[in-house]
Amino acid sequence: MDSSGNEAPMNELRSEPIGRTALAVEITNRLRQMILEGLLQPGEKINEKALTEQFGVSRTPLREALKVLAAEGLLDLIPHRGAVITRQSEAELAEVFRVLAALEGLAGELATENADDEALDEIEALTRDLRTSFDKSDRPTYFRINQAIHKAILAATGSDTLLRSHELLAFRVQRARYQANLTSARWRAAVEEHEAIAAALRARDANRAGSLMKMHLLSKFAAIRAKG
Amino acid sequence: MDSSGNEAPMNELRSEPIGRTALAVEITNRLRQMILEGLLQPGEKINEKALTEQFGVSRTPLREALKVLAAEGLLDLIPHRGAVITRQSEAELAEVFRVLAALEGLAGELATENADDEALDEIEALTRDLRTSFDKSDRPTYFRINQAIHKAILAATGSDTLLRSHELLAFRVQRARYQANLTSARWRAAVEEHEAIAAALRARDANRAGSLMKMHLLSKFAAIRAKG
DNA sequence: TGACAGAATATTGAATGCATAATTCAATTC
DNA sequence: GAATTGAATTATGCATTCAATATTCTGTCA
Repeated sequence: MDSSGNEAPMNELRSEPIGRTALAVEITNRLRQMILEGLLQPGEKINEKALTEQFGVSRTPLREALKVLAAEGLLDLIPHRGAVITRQSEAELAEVFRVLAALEGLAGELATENADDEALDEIEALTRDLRTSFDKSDRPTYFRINQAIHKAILAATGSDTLLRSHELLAFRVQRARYQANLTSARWRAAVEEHEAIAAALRARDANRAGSLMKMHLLSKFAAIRAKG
Repeated sequence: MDSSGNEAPMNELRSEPIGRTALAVEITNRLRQMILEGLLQPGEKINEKALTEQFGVSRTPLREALKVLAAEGLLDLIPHRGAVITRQSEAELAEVFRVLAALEGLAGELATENADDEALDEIEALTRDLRTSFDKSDRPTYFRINQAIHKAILAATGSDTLLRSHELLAFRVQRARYQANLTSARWRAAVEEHEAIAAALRARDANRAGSLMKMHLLSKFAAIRAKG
């Protein structure tokens, strides 16, 4: 600790040690989770007082959290009226998916450029797990692994900017995705698409990886839409 | 509740009538503008007290504004240390441009699908104005029209989601773009690219419009990078 | 002189209080 | 009985206050 008299490296963005994250941040995360899980329904009005009592905090950090979530597009802040969980029309959902597809396409390209071999190994391993969960018809596990793969590919791009942009939109469709149950045919297709993506990444074929990922997402949307 | 008596149309997201925008929103906009214009330099620490005095408001709405700008990625909030204008490395700038290019590509595609003829008329008119400002070497006007064209194309896509995602990233590169002065050669090329884009839109050639827009942005970045 | 410890100061985080706008609801009128 | 008005209630916007953490300053000691 004492050697080397130079200025200590001083990580500038350290997250707080333990259990001492700012209240506003904590509230933001919990509220976001509640929205994503559907505990707070679209169109529902948020009562500040009720939430402060539920969380055991004052209105100040809660209101800061609301501002953040509004910036993320998860709720609307109406002057002197309060916060309302954004409701998404079919058309808006289509918009989000279209943009998301473009971002996933880019993710495919960037991942082929920037992923190191270990990252590809992990993606392939996850893809195999995905196949296994499909074979077992284990939907919850499939869902979890599916998310993990997408996350791994995003991470493999090395682009924090892309990760963040993607995340913001992914939040908004996650609610819709929760309720959508795949048909068996679509499910099988999805697994095969994932395997093709993993292969394209391994082959470092940027165009192919990109277009496969883009199409994968659009197919996903088509499947959801079919359910109405 | 729903179909009975004539439920009044009730615009739900009307912007406030006159001069009654929330303080926090006002502050958010002014701060964002200050950051974009370089009045607040990257790496600079924000002193809450100083700003409250400058704006003549209390810390509460200011802090709410900071939360929003942090969510937008324009500044970092460090626990117990305050807000710092994000500084962008060359690498991060490259990341943003890459994502932005993908979004502009999508914008080109969607605009060919969704733009009505009047929108195309306006884009063409702006493109002619752009040429004029180039002929006159009127950089400020060129800049303004350039922005207007991009905005018009984004608007023509009809996708609010795309507009917003684009805007968020555009904010972040705007600072860098401010200082970059085009070379004459690059300037001429940019005008020609714009004319090609307008033509592709008119021809309703989605692929062409998309790839032209994507490449236009990447060229722009290459030009900025060349300046280093 | 330089490094360290501890006090003094400044700054941020969160809670409370106050003013104003919105909503509710009962009384009044047609 | 329905619609309307206005008082009472509630909720939101903002300022202020209190508490906790970080930074600066100062004096001491090696």
